[in-house]
Amino acid sequence: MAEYNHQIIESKWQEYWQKNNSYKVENDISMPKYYVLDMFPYPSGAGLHVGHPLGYIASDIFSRYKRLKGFNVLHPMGFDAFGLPAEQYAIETGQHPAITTKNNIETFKGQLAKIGFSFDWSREVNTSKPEFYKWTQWIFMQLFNAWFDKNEGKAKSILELKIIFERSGNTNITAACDENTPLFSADEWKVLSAEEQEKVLLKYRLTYPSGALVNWCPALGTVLANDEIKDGFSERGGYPVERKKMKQWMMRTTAYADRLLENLNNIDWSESLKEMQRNWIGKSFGCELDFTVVGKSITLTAFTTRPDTIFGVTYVVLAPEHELIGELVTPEQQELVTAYVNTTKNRSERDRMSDVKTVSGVFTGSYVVNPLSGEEVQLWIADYVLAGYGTGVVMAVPSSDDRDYRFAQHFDLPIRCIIEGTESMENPTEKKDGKLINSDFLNGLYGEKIAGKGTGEATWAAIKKAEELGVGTQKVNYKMRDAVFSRQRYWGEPVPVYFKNDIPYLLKEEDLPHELPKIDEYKPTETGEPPLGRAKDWKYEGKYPYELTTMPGWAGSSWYFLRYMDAQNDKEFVSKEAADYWGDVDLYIGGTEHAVGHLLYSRFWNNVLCDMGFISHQEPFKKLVNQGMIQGRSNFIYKVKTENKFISFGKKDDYDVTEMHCDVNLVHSDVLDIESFKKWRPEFKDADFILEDGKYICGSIVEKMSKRWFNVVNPDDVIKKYGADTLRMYEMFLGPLEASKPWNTDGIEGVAKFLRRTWNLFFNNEDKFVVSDAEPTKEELKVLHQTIKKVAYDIENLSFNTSVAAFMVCTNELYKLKCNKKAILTPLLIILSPFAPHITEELWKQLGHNESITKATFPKFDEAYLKEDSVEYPVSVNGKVRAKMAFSVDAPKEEIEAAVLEAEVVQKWLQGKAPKKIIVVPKRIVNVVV
RNA sequence: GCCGGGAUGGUGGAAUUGGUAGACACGCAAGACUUAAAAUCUUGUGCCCCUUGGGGCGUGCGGGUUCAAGUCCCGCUCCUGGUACCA
Repeated sequence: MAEYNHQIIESKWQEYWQKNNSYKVENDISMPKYYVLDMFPYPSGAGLHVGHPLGYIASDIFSRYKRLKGFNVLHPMGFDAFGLPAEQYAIETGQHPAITTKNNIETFKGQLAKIGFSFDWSREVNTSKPEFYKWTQWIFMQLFNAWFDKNEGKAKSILELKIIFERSGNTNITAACDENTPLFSADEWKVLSAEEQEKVLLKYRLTYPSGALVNWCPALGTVLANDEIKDGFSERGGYPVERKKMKQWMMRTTAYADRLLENLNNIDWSESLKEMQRNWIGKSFGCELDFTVVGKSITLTAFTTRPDTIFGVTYVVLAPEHELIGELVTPEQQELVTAYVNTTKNRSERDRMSDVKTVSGVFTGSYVVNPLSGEEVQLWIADYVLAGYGTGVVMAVPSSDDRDYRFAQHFDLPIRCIIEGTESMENPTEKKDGKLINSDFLNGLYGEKIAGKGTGEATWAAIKKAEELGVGTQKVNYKMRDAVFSRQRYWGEPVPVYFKNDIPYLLKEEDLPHELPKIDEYKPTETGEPPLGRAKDWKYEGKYPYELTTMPGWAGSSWYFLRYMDAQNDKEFVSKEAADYWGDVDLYIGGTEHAVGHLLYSRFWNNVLCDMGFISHQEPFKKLVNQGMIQGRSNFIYKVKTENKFISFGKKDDYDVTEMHCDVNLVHSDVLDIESFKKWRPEFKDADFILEDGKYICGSIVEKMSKRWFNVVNPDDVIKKYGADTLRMYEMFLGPLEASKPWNTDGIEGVAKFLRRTWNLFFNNEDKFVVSDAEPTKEELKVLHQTIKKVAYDIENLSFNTSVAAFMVCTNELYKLKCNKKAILTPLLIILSPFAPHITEELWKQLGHNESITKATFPKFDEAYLKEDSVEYPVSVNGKVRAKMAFSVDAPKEEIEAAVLEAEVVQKWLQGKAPKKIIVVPKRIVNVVV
């Protein structure tokens, strides 16, 4: 019997595709390009579960569709292979992470192959291979050799900067650089020694070493970026993180803050994702104001977004970490302050965060002068002021800021209302904008945040005055900090740098790749150096020490998408021609977990590489779609506490039971397969069951897919039972790509049935492959063209669930019409092939085609077939449909109106009266208004 | 707290952007085939009233605009994602 046997078909075509390199892509500039990219996976030991391929299936369908539409489609896959799990495993077992990684990649590739993806494996990348990380190191060198010219808003070569320094010092440039860079003239520059010059240049380079405060995770033995920390714990592993001052490589991401923000307006990403990046960059406009300390020659500069509220300032607050605290505390307050600062220091990041409602602080004993009013106010220390944002000094306006208000109330500090109408209010901070009062020269002006909808007239007036008096300057502030680029780990790209007299120098380009040395153990050294400190005979020219940290996980992933364009090139990271041809990624599909990390850093690198002329697009990802998470659906069984007896869901309340997770693979539609269950664990072999309606019903819950909850579904099992084509279509049919949904196989039979029907369209009752050469009827052509139209429209809009539905309608129609005509089935197979490549390839072959269906052309849709002779109009009276009447397609409006008025049903509702209005809408509706 | 996204049958979800709500699928029910079951096929399936013909009500809740509202406007409720002493 010629039954649809997915196992035979799928292995046959997978082999064929591999043998014939069916999906190899050339950089063929004569063809229009289309670049479809998936976020490449970290090859974990656990392999794929059904959630992983969701985005890959979508991108694969889209790629196959674009190919049929005549595009040269780049659709590559690779592995983000540096990472913690392989290293942790190495620490425990001594096995080199490269081996673990290689094995895991094998598993992944095997699983991916079974789903029938059209990846061009000849372009595979692996970030942990020297051939790849050679170029990651090379890009690091370009960053080291670049500085950012703020005037022109772009990165330039450091050689150019040297020439400028020699000619005119640094007084005429505006560059992104270390805040404490002093001004110098050309003469002053020239007298500096080469080493001193190097030190100055480090303040300008786009990557530089710094002794900044970092997030140190003792358990992992490494530093972490802000986005690798959640609530004071490491994202991986959940270990506590503390602040520590360490020498680190940094990326001068802040130089690009404005560009990264601005460019968001030009790319097609979801609003929520752009918003996350905007918040992360956190641009705010305001000014810095100088508060001089009474009796001391110290000036404290505070950043504020509301300089218009300056006359409401009743005290000033310092962060507990502020450097000048020592000089600012009066002797009588010393003890209290020391105690307070120590308590804050000992509080973990997490405590400080979970405890935002508690007000704490201490008076320094000093007073500062309000620069615009001349008033003397108290200077306090409080941990609600963060050292890392702004200047670490806040001018407190308790009448219009909630935290300042709480603080002032708690410590009984004065509160002065400066917004009209707030004097009589219980809590003046409830009205933050309005006409200013008690504010000297600002009285009567409208006070508001300048980023708001108004003009910010009061803000501008206050800034102007402060600038005139020389006590303040307009200032833009960012939340975003420069990114920490060092990790004290082994399994990452070595930084291609050596040190001479503590000054970093790049290795020579020809020494790349700067390979990871062999080491005996993957742990830090006894002296606390990173694992690379264990490497023997690893010194630059036998003299100078190498940098011992490695690059973070996001280094390789910040540019891998460029490597795919020219993956085999051993002369360049990507040739200019390949980069120009493939340009940017047209469609990028991946999870939302990389919203700020990977997606921000890759934008940064890409922008820099563009400025330096290596590539031609500032932004790497034109359109980005976040696929939803596939959650697990766990099942529960209910065991009687004292017996080996299980109670069905509906009866469990009558017994004293314990809820237990049960392997979802033993449950179908919440009904437990008791025989399989007994075999699951030896202790259940003789268990008793209390059933309902003869079945054991399980409870269920939606939660993360995890081995722990026995709710992991392996795609291999689904493929074995139903086939890859069914899995592909079912994952798409489950719902919109962007929605999160629980995995649930309840509906998979429907999709499987659909593919069997498709198969059966080509086989007659005797199971013989039969297609007819007869001319298709009008009706059949209509079904076909409806499907072409709908499916093409839906794929373009990434609405895969509705396109699957369109196929089902089509197949059902053709089935009813008993249509086996070649003229209909041939185009149908082509439009179906992106979804179900194996079965369509097989049937295509049966139809007698020599070339693979992937080389076919997507059929053209012809509106003419959809035109109808007559149109059925619903006729409604006062909005309610009362009748349906058919008219010829080109019937004039008047004719329709007249016929409707004569119709009995309508007359009944009109009761002889004339209608007020008749509306005939071309979209097929007639509404009579009484 | 702030910023996104959302709420439609027993279930997952459609609705060409203001034009016959519930496509498609699951589930359920009835029937055909079968000794029986599975598979397959056919039919029905938003809720309520009615013997039928038919009628009424329906897209989280309350208002509004419109000949016409799931869709637009105003005011709530609940869910979900992100984010947070950011001055």
